[in-house]
Amino acid sequence: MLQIQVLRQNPTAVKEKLTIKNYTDLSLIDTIIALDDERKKTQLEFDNNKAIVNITSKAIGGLMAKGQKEEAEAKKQKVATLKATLQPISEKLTAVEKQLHDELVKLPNLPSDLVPAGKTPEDNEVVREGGVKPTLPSGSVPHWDLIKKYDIVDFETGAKITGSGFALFKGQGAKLQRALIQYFLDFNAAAGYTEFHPPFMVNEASAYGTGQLPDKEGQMYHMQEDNFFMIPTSEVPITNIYRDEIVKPESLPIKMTAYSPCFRREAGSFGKDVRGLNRVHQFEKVELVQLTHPEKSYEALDEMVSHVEKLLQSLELPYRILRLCGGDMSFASALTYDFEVYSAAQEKWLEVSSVSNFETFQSNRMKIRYKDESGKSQLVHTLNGSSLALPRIIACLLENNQTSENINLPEVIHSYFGEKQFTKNS
RNA sequence: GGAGACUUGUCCGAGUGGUUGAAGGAGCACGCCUGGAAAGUGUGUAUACGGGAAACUGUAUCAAGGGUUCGAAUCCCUUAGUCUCCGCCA
Repeated sequence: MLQIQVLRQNPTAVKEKLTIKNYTDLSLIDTIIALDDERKKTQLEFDNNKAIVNITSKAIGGLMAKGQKEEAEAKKQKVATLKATLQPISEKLTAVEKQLHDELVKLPNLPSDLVPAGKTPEDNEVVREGGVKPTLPSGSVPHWDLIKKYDIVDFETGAKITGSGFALFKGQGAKLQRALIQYFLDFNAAAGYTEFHPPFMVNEASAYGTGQLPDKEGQMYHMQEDNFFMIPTSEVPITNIYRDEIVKPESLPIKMTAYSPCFRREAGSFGKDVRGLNRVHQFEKVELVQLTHPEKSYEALDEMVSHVEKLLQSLELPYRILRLCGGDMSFASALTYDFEVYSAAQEKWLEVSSVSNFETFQSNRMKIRYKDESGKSQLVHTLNGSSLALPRIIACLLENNQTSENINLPEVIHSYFGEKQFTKNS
């Protein structure tokens, strides 16, 4: 949620920035400022009236103590009258505050100056590419054929157990996934991220805090009985650890990592893009989250990008880093870098990580603050990124490393997996 | 799931209707004291939103929400959480 002060200070700049993000309902800015004016006016009216009520009530207390009953009764009458006039003002204040809040949460975050204009994924900027695209031997096939050949992921049985889009990992497939998770977590811990294992369901306040509600309600699985949401990413529980907290400035940056399954309804997805492991309703992911001092957040973003890049390099996968254009960025983000790995058999790029700076958009909702030098509380900046999403990494590892006899695995994973390659019938 | 106890500021803890935003202590900050430190001592030490050039000041907040009352941290209701006992259980 944007801070109302930002809108008030420079509405024109806010409108310009929102335009970069392809947000068109610019008149909402004026509406919000008008609502805030109304709020201030109403609050002043309410406060002034309430002050008189409070003073009078205290006076009654004094009169009662002295036994001046009649005077007290007279004042009681006066307060009753005042309260009658206060009632509609109070109701109006509540209504205006709610309306103001409801409108304010509709606004997406402002893009940083680095964000390129653009509407579609084609407008994203390629920052750099790395790794080498492999030349596959003839007879190479996409991962959805490889998983059958090596009997490591079973979608039919997953569909039987739960539904379409739920993968059942098996044997070497299950073990590879576990090995990768372990490796990713160790890699992150070595870079100073504290490991967490969070709850996989969250309450409404947490889902609201990171911006999933009210914007992306349909994306999450909802447990009606308890009003819990299955997490779409561990960013949600992890960032919410610090909801409503004032942290010590010297504790910043706070660096956290967590593995979790991620649950996404992906309503409306279909076709070739969702084949095999490309898009599933439950996938495993290791996440990074940072809370930083506002002046250090872009430094932290660069550090996270470089961290994820090193991780991909260690897996020997061809990758590229994109700076997302305004139109392709998420609602809450100020600047996002996407990482894609090249799937050699599908001959396409697959997104495996998204690293974003949210600035104060999330911390304003969650009220995560620190005290600055003058003792004033300030909002921290929040950032997060995947390191990494498992299914597509596995898809690429399988496809890019296939030979006619087996599938070779990158060296870093050998000790975690216990073998150097996938073999048939083992 | 059943029964009971509880939830106060950074922390501990007082407070059962009337100047209580909240005693007292600890912690922390600054000062005094000291050769330096400890001890001692003085002062200060919540958040949000308003008004004001500022000094300062108004309102709200004692888990959350609602109610009773002229007045609620204190009484009532609902919800959440913590603890104890029972039940169930990996």
